[in-house]
Amino acid sequence: MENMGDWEKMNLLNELIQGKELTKQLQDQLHLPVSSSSSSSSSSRDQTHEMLIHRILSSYDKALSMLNAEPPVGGCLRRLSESPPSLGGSPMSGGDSDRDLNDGSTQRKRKAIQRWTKQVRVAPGSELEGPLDDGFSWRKYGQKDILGAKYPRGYYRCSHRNVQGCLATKQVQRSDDDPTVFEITYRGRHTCNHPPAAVVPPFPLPENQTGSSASLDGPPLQIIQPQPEQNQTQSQDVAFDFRGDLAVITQNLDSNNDDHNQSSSMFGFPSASDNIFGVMSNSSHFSSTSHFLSSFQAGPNLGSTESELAMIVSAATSGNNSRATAHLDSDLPPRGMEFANEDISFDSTGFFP
DNA sequence: GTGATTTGACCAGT
DNA sequence: ACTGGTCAAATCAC
Repeated sequence: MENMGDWEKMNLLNELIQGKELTKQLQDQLHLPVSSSSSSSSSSRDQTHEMLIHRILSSYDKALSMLNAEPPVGGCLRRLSESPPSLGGSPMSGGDSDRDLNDGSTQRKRKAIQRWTKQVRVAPGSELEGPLDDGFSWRKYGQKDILGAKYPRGYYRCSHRNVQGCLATKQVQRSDDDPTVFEITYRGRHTCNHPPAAVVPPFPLPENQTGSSASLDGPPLQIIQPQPEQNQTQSQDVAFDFRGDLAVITQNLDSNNDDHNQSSSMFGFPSASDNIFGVMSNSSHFSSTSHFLSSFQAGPNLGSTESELAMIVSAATSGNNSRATAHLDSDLPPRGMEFANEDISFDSTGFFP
């Protein structure tokens, strides 16, 4: 992403600006006269909404200013040496998982697919080859010994591939050095309508972003993550930490930008009841290509508008070295949602090569 | 019986 | 030629 071209930069700027505008529109919407029935409680909610929107807007401002001040930012953000070798043509080079994507026939060119990796540590005593449940339903379709690797790599695809044509796949490889560590490489995005039961973001979070997750029934997981850049905001390190016993870090992604519009990805919160999950907004308002605006929603059982708006975390990015940060002080977590951290931050950095 | 996993073979990219 | 990724028949588990 270092070499973000002017065109990409412009796109990013546009997206940021658009995101900001949309947030303002949302602000206007929320300021619509409140019905008389809702009184004090709603006004306190209004305040919360106001505060959230302010934060979102300020994040956009921040991102925009960072982008304007750009070149320097670039150098520091990237790296993540442990990211899967991607662009340069590495082992995983072409990845694809989608031979059939091209209708299985003539179009052989492997389409570069966005890919991101995280490392998950399982508790030493826990079952080997644990499910590493990330909330999605995966079906194993292959396993292969990899040259130079002690352990075979497992290949999984979304169980809903056949039914819904979901092309998401992942590869799971145990680390040679530390058998309790699994490197999971996600490829493609989920297009299925099955909300995850747990938290791993099945969409590429920008590099350096960290997060935490819970597996519903697996062993405690902890994700290992390359150290964040020094100059980053305090929010960098922990994006979501809903349960103390595990953490998941999405490490990197190789994105190919033909896949910007990952508007419908979903990710969930650790919730045994599966009631709570986050949804990458798929609305036309939020689906602009280069940024994503994710809204965490209360699940089906918690469907009040207020809860749905409890969190809107916006990370404008995709462009390159720029970063957008959205903090969220969860004054009003959706009902049923428990936060280990009061201050949840979502920090994203650009992720174009 | 149905669906998931295993595993050897095949294919594409380098 | 070699390696990673996928296919698909055989096998396993529920």
